[in-house]
Amino acid sequence: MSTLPDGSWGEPDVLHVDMDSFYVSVEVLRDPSLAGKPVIVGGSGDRGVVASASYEARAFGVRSAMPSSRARRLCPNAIFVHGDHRRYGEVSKQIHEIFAEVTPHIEPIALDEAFLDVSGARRLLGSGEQIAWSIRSRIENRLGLNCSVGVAPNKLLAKLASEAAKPIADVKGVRPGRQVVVVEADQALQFLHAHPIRALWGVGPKTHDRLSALGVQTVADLARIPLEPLVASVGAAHGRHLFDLARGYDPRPVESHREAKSIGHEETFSRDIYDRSELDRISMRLADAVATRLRSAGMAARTVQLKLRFSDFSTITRSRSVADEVTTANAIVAVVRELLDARDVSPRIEHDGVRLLGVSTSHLAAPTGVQLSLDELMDTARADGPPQHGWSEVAATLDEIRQRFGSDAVVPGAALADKGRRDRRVGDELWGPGLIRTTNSADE
DNA sequence: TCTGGGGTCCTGACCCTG
DNA sequence: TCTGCAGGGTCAGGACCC
Repeated sequence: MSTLPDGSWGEPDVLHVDMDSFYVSVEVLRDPSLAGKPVIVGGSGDRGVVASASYEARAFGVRSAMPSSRARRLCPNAIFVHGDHRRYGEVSKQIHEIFAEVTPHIEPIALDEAFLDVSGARRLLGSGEQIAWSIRSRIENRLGLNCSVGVAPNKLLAKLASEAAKPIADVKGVRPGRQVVVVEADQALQFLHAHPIRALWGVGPKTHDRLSALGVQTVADLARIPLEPLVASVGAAHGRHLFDLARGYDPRPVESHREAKSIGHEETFSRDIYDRSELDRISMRLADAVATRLRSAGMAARTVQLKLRFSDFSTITRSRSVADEVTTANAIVAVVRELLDARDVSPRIEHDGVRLLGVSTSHLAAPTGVQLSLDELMDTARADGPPQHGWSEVAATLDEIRQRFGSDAVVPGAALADKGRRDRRVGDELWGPGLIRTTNSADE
């Protein structure tokens, strides 16, 4: 890492590798007839969003996170493809294996991008730029995928550099990008200050509006603003952070090992739900998925959070920390039901209707001991009959069965009663409900 | 224009404790 | 016993990221 303690820059040895329209590119590998066409991976239903768009679709103005309905209006000929998150995960793993040939210092940001610290590899493999071209050609030759790479003295600049390396898609069509962009220390400020503030990590729509009110449009404008008005406008931590970024100061290291702080699932429904019992069944299915992930990560949680989005899109969260750590669906769903029963929540379900329900766990740590849920306490209290099994034990057995026969082999009884969703797995519809499946070989 | 899903981090309010 | 204060934990919500 080459941001020096005094804030100046050293060698460009931080790489930001960003795959070009990753999900779409993986789909094209699977079905080459999609090549060169406007392809959108994402939810095709009324409530879906775009996860990834080919550059041919982007030329029509389609962007990631855009509502699918709008994408379809902008690009009526677009081919919608139901994404396969598992497949993208497998390809991502192969990409990371290529990264690992170069450096052990890899910080994954998403399936399709990562930061690499190559400062230790320079003597063996050459300059940051040479390493960037080498990684790029390895990924292209072995996996048939393209990526853009930014090379700079720190993460902020490397991220902006990879963006500058991307292909360009606009009304004039699609043009190839520079593929690798290097930002040397002596050009860093000039490069940085030419960007709009929206390009900075941490400046979203709200912060943009607040900074605009201060007359700030570019990073150069931001660098002229003293710390105090910045803090007054966007808050202490955020203000300080932006103050530093505007000067190109980014001491964040490339972090190879980051522990998850929360694990959760949420689901948007194709129609609003007013029926509490239906929400109970969905909660059970989500809690089961969350608990399975918790256990496979070897974690237990101390806080359970419920998230509800109502038909008017207003969103509330309610959480509860519990004395005993939770690892099972039953323990999680017990807390979720308490939260759903709350006086300020329950009436809104029937009155407003629920568009989204989420179940999440946090305050994660390695399990400290055997967890006894209420059911288990009752089990152990039963004096007659054969010995009863606790839910922890049941959960462990479920995990084993699922590992051997697949995640659908066993589902909670409550989830089975979840009519219309029996064949639906948590995580299947990451980009919204009501997908139209296309003729995709892997989907058959 | 009508907004997914899985996350992280920050802030402010509130409560408890010393 | 009461009051003020500081610090920490919890909770809810907002903003942001990909």
